[in-house]
Amino acid sequence: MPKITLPDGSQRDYDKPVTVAEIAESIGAGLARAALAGRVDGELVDTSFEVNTDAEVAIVTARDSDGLEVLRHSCAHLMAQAVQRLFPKAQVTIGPVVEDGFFYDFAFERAFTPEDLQAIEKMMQAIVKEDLVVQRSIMSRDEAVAMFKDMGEVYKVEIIEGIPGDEDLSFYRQGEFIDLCRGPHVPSTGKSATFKLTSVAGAYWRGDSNNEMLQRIHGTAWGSKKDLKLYLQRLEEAEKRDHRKLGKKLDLFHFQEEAPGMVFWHPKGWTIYLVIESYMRQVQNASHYQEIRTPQLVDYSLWEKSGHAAKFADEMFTVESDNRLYAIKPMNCPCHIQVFNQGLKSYRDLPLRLAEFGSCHRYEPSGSMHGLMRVRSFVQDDGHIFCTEDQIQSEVADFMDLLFAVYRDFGFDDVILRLSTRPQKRVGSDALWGDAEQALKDALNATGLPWELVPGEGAFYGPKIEYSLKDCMGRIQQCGTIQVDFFTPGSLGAHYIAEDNSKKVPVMLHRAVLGSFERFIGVLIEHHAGAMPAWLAPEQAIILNITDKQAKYCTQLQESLKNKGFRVSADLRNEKIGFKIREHTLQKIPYLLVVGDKEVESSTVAVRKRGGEDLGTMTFEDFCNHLSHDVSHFGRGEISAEQ
RNA sequence: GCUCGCAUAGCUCAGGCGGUAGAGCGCUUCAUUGGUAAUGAAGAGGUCCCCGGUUCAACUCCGGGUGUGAGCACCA
Repeated sequence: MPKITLPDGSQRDYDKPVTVAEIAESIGAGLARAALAGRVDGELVDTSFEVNTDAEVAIVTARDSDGLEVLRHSCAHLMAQAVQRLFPKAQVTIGPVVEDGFFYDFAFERAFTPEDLQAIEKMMQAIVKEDLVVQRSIMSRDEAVAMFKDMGEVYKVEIIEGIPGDEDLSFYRQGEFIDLCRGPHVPSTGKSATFKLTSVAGAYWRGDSNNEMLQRIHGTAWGSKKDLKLYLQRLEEAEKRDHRKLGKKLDLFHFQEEAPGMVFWHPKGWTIYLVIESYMRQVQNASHYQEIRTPQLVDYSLWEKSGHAAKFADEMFTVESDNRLYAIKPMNCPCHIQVFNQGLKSYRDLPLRLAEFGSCHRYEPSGSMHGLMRVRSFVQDDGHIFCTEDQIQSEVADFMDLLFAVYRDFGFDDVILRLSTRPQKRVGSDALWGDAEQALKDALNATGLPWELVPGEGAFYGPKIEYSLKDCMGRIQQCGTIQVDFFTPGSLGAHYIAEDNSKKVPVMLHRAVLGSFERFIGVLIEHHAGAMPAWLAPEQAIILNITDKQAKYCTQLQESLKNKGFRVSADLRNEKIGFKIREHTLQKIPYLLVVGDKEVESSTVAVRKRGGEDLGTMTFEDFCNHLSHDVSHFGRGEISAEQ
C-alpha cells in the first residue's frame, strides 16, 4: 500500500494504488482543479499516472515552471487539433515547447494567413470549452506506423520510422486528435485557457535547408491572464528598445539600399563608436598588446593558402584589378600572420600579442541581416596571440580577466560561457585537440562560473570559448570569443626558433572581447534603451537658455566645458524651456543645464538629470566634478531604468 | 539563400473596389522672450521603391527586381 511523501515532508497512506489526480483530490479540491501533472520520485508524469509503491509525489500546477511547460506542450497539441479541424489536409509534424511558448510545424498546400490564425485561435477556444479528456496510450512501433500511414500523415510516419528498435511509443488522444508524444500532458483541454498565437513563418523540415519548407505557427501560453499580459508588455518594451528604431530616433546611424548590411554612422553614433574604440585601445595597451593595421584587399591566393577560400569562398567579396583577384578581407588573422612572419622570431618573443581594429567584409546571406547585429561590413576588436602550447592556458586566463573587466565597465555582469569542442571535420592530431580542450576547460573552471559544453561546434582549426552577454531584457548576445588555432600559422609559414634551436610553428589564439563594434553598439543601445551612461553618451550635457538674454553666458559655458573634454552642446533656440526639456529628454541626454538670469548672476547652472531628477544649482566647478565622477564610473553596476 | 508579409512627405503612418494623394510631428517665415516633458499663426514639402505588362488612364491590378520585417537555414 503506497505511502506518499509530499514536498512539505508530510506523508499520507493510501490503501490501494492511487493516481496523481486522486492524491491531489485527497489534499484539496482547489489543488485537484489546478493539477496539470505530477512529479513522482523526480519524474514528470500525467495526473492519470498510478502510484502503487511508496513515493515522493508533488502536484504540478501552472505556478511552477514544469507545469508551465506541460501547459505549453498541451497548447501545441490543442493548436494542431484546431488546425486539422479547420484544414483537414494540413499534416502535423512536430510541436515543441520553446521559451515563453510553443510552436507547431505543419505541411499545408497554401500559406496560413493572419485571418487563418484568428480562426485557429477561435477553434482552440472552442476545444477548450469542450474540455476533452486527454488520454495516454501505448502502441507498438508497427501499429503506430500503420495508423499514421492510414491517416496520410507522412511526416509522423517518418518520425516514427526514425525511432530505433521495437520500443513501445506513447500517444496522446483528445477527441478525434491523436499525436505521438512523450508527454506528460494536461488532463483535459479545458486546462489550457490563456494563450495567444503570435506569428506564422516558414521553417525547414528537420531544420535542414535541403528539405521542403513547412509552416511554423508560434504561440505563447501562460498560467494566468495576468502573466500573458505581462509577457505581451515585455514584447512591447523590447520593441521600444529596438536599436534600429532608436538609431533613427537618436540620429545615430542609418542604412540604405545602395549599401545593404553596411552602416552609415552619423556624428552621434560615431561618437559612441570612437569612445569605445579609444577605451579598448587603452585596455589593450595596458595588457601588452601591440596595435597594428593591415590591408583591406589581399590577393586571393593568401586566402587559398589559409584555408578560408575553400570553406568560405561564397561569403567573400572579391575585387579584380590589373588581372589580379583580391579578396576584401573577411577576417584579420592571415594578415596578422604576415606581420608575425617579418623577421625571424625567437621563443623569447612569445607570447606576441597583435591587435587590430580590423575592418572586415563578409557576404552574409540576405535573410540573416539584422540592423547592427548582423552586417556585411564590420570592425572587430581583433587580436591574435602567438604563443607556445605551454602558454595557452595562462594566455587564456589573462584574456578572460581582461574580458570580464571590460564587460563590467560596460555594465554587463551576467556572462554566459560556452566551450565548443572538436568538430567532425578538423585538422590536427587528437592529442593536440585534447590538450587544447583541456587548457580551455581549466581556464573556464578557474573562473568558478558555470559553463556549457557544446560538443562538435569548434572551428575546423581548434576549440573555442564563446562569451555571451545577458542584457537587461534577458536576451543573450554572443560577443567575445577565444579560439585556439593549430593550423593557420603553419599553413601560412609562421615559425619561431625554439630553445633547442629547432624551428617550431607557434599556436595562435584568435580573440575578441566586443566582437564587432556594430553588434556591440547595437547591444548597448538595447540594453540601455538608448539612454547611454555618461561616459558613452554622444552628448553628455546640453545647455538650455530661458531667453536670449543668457545666450552669451551659455556659449561661454559650453566652451569651458568642451575645453574640459566634455561633450556638450547648447540649445539657444527661441523656444519655451518646457519644450526644450522635453525634446532633449527624449534625446536621452544625461544632463540638462538650465540657465536663466538667476544662474547668470550667480555664475551657476541648474542641473536636471534626464530621468527628471533635479540636482539643484551648482557652480561650473561643481558640475565638472559631478560629470567627471559619473564618467569615471563607466557603466558599472548600472541598471538602466531610465527611459 | 528559403517561406510569408511590407515599401506613400525628413519621421510615424492614413488612404482609395484604376481617374497622379492626406494627417500628426518636423522644416521655413512671422508673432511671442516664456523658469523644468509640446506657445500661436501662416507657408513650403511627394517620380506613392525600381523595371516591365494590362488599360483610354496604374501609386492602386499582374510579372520581375531591389530593399526591409518575422521565422528558418547560415555565421571563419
